[in-house]
Formats: sequence, structure tokens, C-alpha cells
Amino acid sequence: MNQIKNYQPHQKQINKAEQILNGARPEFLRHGYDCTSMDKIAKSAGVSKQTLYSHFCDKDGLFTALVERIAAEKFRMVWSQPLQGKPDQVLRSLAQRVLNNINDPEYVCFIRLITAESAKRPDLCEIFLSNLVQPAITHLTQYLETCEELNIKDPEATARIFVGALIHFMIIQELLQGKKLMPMEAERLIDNLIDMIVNR
Amino acid sequence: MNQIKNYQPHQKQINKAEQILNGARPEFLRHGYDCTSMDKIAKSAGVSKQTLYSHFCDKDGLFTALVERIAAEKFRMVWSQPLQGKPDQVLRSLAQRVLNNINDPEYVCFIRLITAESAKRPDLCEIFLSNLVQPAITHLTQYLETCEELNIKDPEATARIFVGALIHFMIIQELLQGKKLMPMEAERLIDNLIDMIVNR
DNA sequence: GTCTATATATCGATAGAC
DNA sequence: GTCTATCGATATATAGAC
Repeated sequence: MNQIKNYQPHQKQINKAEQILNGARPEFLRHGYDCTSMDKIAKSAGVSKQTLYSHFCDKDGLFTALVERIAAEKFRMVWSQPLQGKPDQVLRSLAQRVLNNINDPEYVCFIRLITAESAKRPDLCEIFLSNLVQPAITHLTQYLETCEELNIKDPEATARIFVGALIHFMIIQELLQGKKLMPMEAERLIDNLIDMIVNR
Repeated sequence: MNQIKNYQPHQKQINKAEQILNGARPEFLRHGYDCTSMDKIAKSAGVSKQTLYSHFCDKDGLFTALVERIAAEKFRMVWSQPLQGKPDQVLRSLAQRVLNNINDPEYVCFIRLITAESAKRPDLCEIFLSNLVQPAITHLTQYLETCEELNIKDPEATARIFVGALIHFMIIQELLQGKKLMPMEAERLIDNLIDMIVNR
């Protein structure tokens, strides 16, 4: 075993960075940037605090690497599938896939995290937008363009309205915990949204 | 002058609390909750740190009072006007009033602040929702209900889509600073949104 | 009410022994 | 790579003199 390790010194270091990111992930997502200390991350990752500083230059650098990873991962989860089939069915299943993230606390925490740090860290905004939001809007815009039977005048504006209504719904219901105060079934919102796009 | 002060001891104390809130306001909005110290608030408000603790039990209490005040104020600014006139014109001017807050950095910072603290402070979420979001949705829902010529099947869902598309647009363009990376004219989004609601 | 001083705690980051 | 110890800065909240 020791010999195998010695044969893959670089692989071992990569796994160490991986291990650190996996430990940092739940800490940052749950408690936010300020309330997550390097001590906690070290403990959560099962490494010493100095190991953190040997793989990442500082707390900001570790956080940036984590945000990059999560943004790309969330895009793949929701938006990477090809959009094929009857338009109303395609839009419905896409909307459902977006709102299914409501049941993924990690996704909600990620939105909160980016929003919270957006003033101090514009670089994180850009990572978030260019790895997740912009590709998503572009992907949907292109579908709406090629879908002649819908006859959509402004595909990009329509895509923004579609995504905006869904994400805002998630923000109000889950992120701001409005579920109990102002409840609404997700399917009811989706029905009306599809109807506004398809039947006009 | 001193005598006048002595005749209004209670009024004087109220003004002191007012003075503290006005000093705390730009600090919390600009730097967030964690990065705003009681020392900075005292300096910004022009009072001693102990005066803060004589008017508010702690940092959380001061912050809560401020959030309550801002939420009610922002509702009055955007949503308290009566909705009268031709439906498309009413909806357009309402949408413009919502998106004009894009030019109000205070509003953007307020959204960021609530979002950032939402996990640790569900009580702030409730203040925000019940003093701003819920009344806004209700106000628009009631208008859409009474507006027979629009013939809207589900006024509440439509109201949520309307508000959601606008607020999400603000979040992407301003809060997350997507203006440069993925620009779009606000009027273009509004045109399409109105069209989806009115012409179907 | 105001000032200064302080108690207590935690943070990011570093240093040294092993 | 691991541990412990620590530096310097900053935070909330309090105490005492005036």
C-alpha cells in the first residue's frame, strides 16, 4: 500500500485537495463564509489547518475553488440535458427539474451563499453567472428560437421570465421560508407559466 | 432650549433611537450584519456604544428594528399606490416602479442582507415576507381578480410570475452584477411580460 | 447621557517540534 | 504531512469615572 502511494504522489495530492473541498463544502453551505473558520474546515476535512494552507493560498482561495466546483455541478444537474419533444412537455419537465432543487437544501444554501457574498466578492458573482445562469438562459433561449410552432417574438426575454419566475418562487418559498406564510403548489405556478408561454 | 428639552424627555429618547437607527442603516446595508460592529454603528450614529445598549438590548435587537422599518418603508414606496386605469398601462407602470428600485442601491442591499441572514434568522424572513412580499402579491392579485377584461384564470399564480420575473431580473442584473456579462434593457423584459399576461 | 478601559472570546495565519 | 502554541487583530458586551 505504501508503495502504491509512492508511485502516485501527484494523485495523492489531488485527492488531498478533493478531501479538503469535500470537508469545506457542508461547512460553507450551512454556516456561510464569515461563520466558517479554517479550524472548523480542518476538522471537518480531517486534516490539519496547515494542510489547508499548503493546498490553498488562503480562505478566499479555498472558497473560490469550492464555488467554481458547485456552480458547474449544479448546471450539469439541471440544465445539461437536451431539450427534445413537444414544447409544452419540454418546458414542463424543465420547470419541474428546476423546482425539484427546492428539495435540495444544498442548492438553496448555494444561492444564499453567493447572494450573501456578492457585494464583497464580485468575482464569485461572475463565476456563478458564467458557469450557471448564463448557460442556462442561453440553452433555453436557443430552444425557444428553434421551436417554430411556439412563434415566440423575443426568445431571450421569454427565457428570462421563465427562469426568473421559477427561481424567485424557490427563493420565496424555500430560501426565505415562505412555505407556511404564503403557500402555493409548485405545479400550480408551472401550469400558469407554461400556459402564458404556449397559449398566446 | 434646555427647558424645552426638559419638557419633552420622552420625545428626546425617541429621537435618540431614531438617530441610532439612521446611523446603523447605511452600515448594515453596505457591509452586512457580521461585518458591522457596534463600534462602527456608534461612530456612524454619533453616540457612544453604551447608548446603543441603553436603547436596544443587543445587536440582534437593533438589527431587527431596522429590518422592520426598512421593509415597511419599501412597501410604501413601490406598492401602496392604488392600481387604476387600463390594465396594460397599470401593469406597465407597476413594473417600471418595481424595476426603478434597480437604481436604488439601498433596495438591492436590503434584499442581499435579508437573504444573507435568512438561515440564521428566520424571524427576519417573516418580517420581510409579511411586511413586503405578501402584501405586494396580495395587492396585485386583488387587482387582477377585479380586472375582468383580462380574464385571468389564476390571479395569484399570475401575480407571483409577474413579481418573480421582475425581482429575479433585478437580482441577476444588479445584485449579482450581471449587467455587463448578460445585459438586457429592463423595458424589453417588461414588454414581453405584459404581453404574456394581457394577450392570451 | 459621555468618555476610556477592559474582560472574554474568536478569528486568520504563522512558527516550531516531530 | 501532523500536532500544539501563539501572534495580532477584532468582536460583543460590560464597568467605572465624570
